[in-house]
Amino acid sequence: MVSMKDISVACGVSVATVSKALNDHRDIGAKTKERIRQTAKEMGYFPNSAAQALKTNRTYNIGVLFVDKAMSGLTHDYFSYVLDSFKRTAEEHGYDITFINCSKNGKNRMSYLEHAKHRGFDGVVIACIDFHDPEVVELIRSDLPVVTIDHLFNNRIAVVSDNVSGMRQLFTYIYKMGHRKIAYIHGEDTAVTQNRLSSFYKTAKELGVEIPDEYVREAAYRDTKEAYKKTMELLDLPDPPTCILYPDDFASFGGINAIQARGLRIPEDISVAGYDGIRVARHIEPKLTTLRQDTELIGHEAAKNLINLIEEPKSTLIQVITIGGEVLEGHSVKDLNKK
Amino acid sequence: MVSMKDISVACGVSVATVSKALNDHRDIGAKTKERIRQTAKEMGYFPNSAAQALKTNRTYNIGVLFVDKAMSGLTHDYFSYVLDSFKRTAEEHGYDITFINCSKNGKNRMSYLEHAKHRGFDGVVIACIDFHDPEVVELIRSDLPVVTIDHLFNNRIAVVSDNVSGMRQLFTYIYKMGHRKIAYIHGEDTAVTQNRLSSFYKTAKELGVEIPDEYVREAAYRDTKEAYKKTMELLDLPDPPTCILYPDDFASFGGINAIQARGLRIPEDISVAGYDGIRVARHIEPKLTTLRQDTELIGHEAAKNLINLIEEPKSTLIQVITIGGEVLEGHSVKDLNKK
DNA sequence: CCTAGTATAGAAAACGTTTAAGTAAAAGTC
DNA sequence: GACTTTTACTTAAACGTTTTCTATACTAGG
Repeated sequence: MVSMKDISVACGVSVATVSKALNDHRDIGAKTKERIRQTAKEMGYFPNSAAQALKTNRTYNIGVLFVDKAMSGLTHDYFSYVLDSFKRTAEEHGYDITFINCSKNGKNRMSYLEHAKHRGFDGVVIACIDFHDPEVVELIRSDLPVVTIDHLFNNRIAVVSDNVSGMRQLFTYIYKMGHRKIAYIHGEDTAVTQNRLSSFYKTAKELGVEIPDEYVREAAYRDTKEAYKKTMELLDLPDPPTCILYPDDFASFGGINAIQARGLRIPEDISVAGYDGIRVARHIEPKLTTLRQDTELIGHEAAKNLINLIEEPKSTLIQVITIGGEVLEGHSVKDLNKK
Repeated sequence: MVSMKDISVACGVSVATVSKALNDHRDIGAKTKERIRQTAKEMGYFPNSAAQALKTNRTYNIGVLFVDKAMSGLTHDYFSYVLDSFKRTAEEHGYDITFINCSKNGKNRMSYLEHAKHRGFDGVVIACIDFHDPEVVELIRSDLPVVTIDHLFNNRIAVVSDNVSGMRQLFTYIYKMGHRKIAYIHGEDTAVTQNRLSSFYKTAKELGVEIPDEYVREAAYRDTKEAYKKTMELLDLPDPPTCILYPDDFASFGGINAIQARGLRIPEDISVAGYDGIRVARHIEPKLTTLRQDTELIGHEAAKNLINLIEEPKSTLIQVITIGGEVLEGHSVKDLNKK
């Protein structure tokens, strides 16, 4: 690796001058500056980020903590899209992305926070995680710039998908399609679920739709087996629903299978709706009607706000940024108005 | 951040002693060592990775270059699983994962190699990419430890999914199910495609199956629209195939839609097979018969070999590691033997 | 022509580690 | 007891930057 030393020798100046020239300080003459820059380019110079980090305490590196229950979160459709968008925005601003090591074994295991300090991340983004994990709490409570995704925390910037309005939009759409017997298989008890669930009930009430208790059941997110089972239970009811909502698109596939296994057709005999708007849902039949979450915007806003917080800690608003979604109309919800 | 300096003061020893104690050098007394370690722990010490990197030229950080044509590769089902596995293995060995910035704009844009040198990655893994991109070639040709995934390069370690045997297995399975009129919609011209295609023809010949030219068509990977179109063309042939192979599972959804749009049933009227074995293919009906690539093993082997190459450059074999897959039997290929 | 001001560059310290070389005391050898 | 060896620790330099302070030369004002 060619260093500033090499350039300074080549140009017959001191390393300080080289540093200042490359960083465009104004106490270096225009011609020297140009000469140094030219030779730097010719010699293929690039700054050593470790040295820079050591000296300046800035790494231009952002730590990412994306943990799914099962895996690292990378294989999670929704979050991988959010992360992808986050990454693009961060990179455009000159930041790199490093995963916070979440392997729970290995010698010298560090906590998330320790790891973040060790690497000197300028900031951290957290998503898709058990927010009750003490290590996560420690990280969020730390003095590092933090942005959380889809979870609120005291005094931290959060970017959240608007589950309340999302559910309202979806419910209203289904209502407008003429459905009155609407069931909801919701995910396990998390903030996201609670928001959707309360919005589900609220919207139902507003629209004058009655929801029998047996229409509301719990199943894990992204679990087709459970969704299958709960769907069967719903179909077995004396008065089954005309439309079933699922925790997410992926889970809805389980429901669809259950329905088809019963010999029922979608949407002719029963309607279904997902949540998320993952890519594959648009490419299989029946094309799923679902609430598309704006992963692009969520990732972008998270990155933008985190970088802001890093670079302008004083003037950055600590806020909750709510990102709306939209109903993605597919072919899985029957319009009961037209006969 | 508490530094070695702080510990040295607290313990009344020199920083050198602290460093050696923590790194378990044997010229430090047992009791001092223990005392230093104890206070280090109490004070919440963690080494500054930038300083370590600067001094040792080792970052314990691996650069990842995963680029899909459209996005960053994160949203690519197959590669996100590979990456996830890679990450887990790397983390278990104490390495972190950082993306090589692939934003093509932004000021001070560095090439992939420049970026890798700048960050001081100990090694680099490359996948899912246009291997003709000059920047990629530059990176692969560099003196950095490199492992490529699904692409061969002179004198570099490569982990490749065995497309030749994979296609043979899949073809043979379909043959055994009694099919003789087998069509193949293959992906665009890449090494992967070439391997599969030649294996397709070779196996056909071995088994005495004749493949008319019009049974073989090209469509982009992961493109349901194109797959839809090509499938329609195949269905329109005077003598249509009884089974269609697709470039990948995702593309096969397009084919399935086309077939169902024609009012044909899968597998009763026509059979289809995918390639990859992505998760969702197991969760929708018709459950796809496909060749499952062992993403877990691919990622694991890539990480293992890269780390080996980093840590034991002399004794590491430069080799091509071929990972076999397996036919994942679904319900999309009809058994023509039983009537 | 003297002084003050300005423009340009250099010297040196510092960031937090690691490590080669050095030193002093204790222990072993005959 | 004089020697070497071993043990335990320290000194100091180094990694590649950034930055403060200092120095020199030139310009301008009077």
